[in-house]
Amino acid sequence: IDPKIWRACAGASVKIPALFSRVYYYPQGHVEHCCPSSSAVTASPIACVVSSIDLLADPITDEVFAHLTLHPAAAQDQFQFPPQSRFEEEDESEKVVTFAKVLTASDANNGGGFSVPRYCADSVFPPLDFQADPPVQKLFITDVHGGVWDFRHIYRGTPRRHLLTTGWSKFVNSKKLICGDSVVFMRKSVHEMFIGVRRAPISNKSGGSSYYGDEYFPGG
Amino acid sequence: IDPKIWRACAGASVKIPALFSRVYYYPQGHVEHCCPSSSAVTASPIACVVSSIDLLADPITDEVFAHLTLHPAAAQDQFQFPPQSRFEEEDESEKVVTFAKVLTASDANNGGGFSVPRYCADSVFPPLDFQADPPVQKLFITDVHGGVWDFRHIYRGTPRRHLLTTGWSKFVNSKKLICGDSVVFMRKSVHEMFIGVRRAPISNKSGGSSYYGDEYFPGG
DNA sequence: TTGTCGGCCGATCGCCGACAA
DNA sequence: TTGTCGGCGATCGGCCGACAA
Repeated sequence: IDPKIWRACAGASVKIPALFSRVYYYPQGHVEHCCPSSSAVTASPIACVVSSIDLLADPITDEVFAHLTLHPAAAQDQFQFPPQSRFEEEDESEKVVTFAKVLTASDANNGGGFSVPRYCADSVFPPLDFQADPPVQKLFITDVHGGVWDFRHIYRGTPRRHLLTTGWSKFVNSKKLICGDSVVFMRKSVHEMFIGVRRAPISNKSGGSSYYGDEYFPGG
Repeated sequence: IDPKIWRACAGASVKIPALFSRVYYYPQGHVEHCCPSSSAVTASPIACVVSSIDLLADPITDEVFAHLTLHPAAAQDQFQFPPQSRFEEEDESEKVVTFAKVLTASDANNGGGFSVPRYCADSVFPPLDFQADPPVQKLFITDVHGGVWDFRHIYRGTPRRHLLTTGWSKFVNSKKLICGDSVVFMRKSVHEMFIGVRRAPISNKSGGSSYYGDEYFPGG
């Protein structure tokens, strides 16, 4: 997966260590994650070096995740840093414009439509021809596996609003999205669009509304 | 799985060796099965004894298969036959009445119905009340995993014929049955019914019609 | 006896503007 | 600006007898 697309799918709050950086591995956390019911096992954190990073996506759920390989390394150990080893974060050559939205009940359940927040339509989607009545276009958007989805993007209603209609329902059903999950729209270059998903945290009955970076959570 | 149900699903042409019987294992056949493209590897057949037999069904496809454990045994080896070790074939206490039909295009594709051959309705299904108009009943039938399916069985049309209507389409879609696959109806005791499936041999464009045991192949 | 077809009716899908938060 | 709703037209699923092989 393109690292920029991976990062956009993961969201701004997800940080992964740089390649060849030093980290501590906490066996305790690992054990608790695997078998939370087991009795307390105390173990010391282990100093490690990140020797490889793979940015991947689950073939079923589309969720992105990182696979890190850690090697134990005592603090005084010498370690060879290959040149250009830093995980390239900041080449400004080609910015990825991103917008994420948590699906409402209407987005996920009803009539097969998706309400497109204005910022997303203005900044991520290609511009519509507003002379047309109604303004409408087809969007061809690539998912994390390289699959292409097409959506009908229309600007209609009174008052006017942006919607995805035809194609949206198929996407929701195929990805098994439910209310509370998120979709991430990305534009990498002119007319290169990508779509990712994030699953809702289990049983998170959220209320309220807030922004976090490019994220938008509707509801109050 | 009940051995009788397993046998009925497998069909009369499927023979498996008795428990603790002597068989020959042909490594050559195994190799060819696993990697048909590999160059010829010649190996001698190995005298074996069947030390265990498991009758199983694939959790996805519903197809039944047998899992045999073989132990090498030279011809002169003594071998202990436990009493009652023969795979019980012929206890006549409770016969399983069986009928298998290869699905036609109409059974698999159209309008959600299944044409029930007369013999199947007469001998396998519970009798209808022919005073009613039209004669109709609900059938609750168990698959190889213990799942229960209900079908509407009706006797209607001119001329009269037996059909499965409501519930049939759901079954076909759930089991992903296509034209050429088979269904097997079984009645074990009064009102204990079972249903199994057999997948069509790959790319077998069959024509003609024939009987084989309780099997019925429509088509001329 | 039973495989296929067209008719037809009801359920569902999904696009729409109205309206209000 | 945008989430939800009711309306409603198009499509689809699926039950039916007609008919013929």
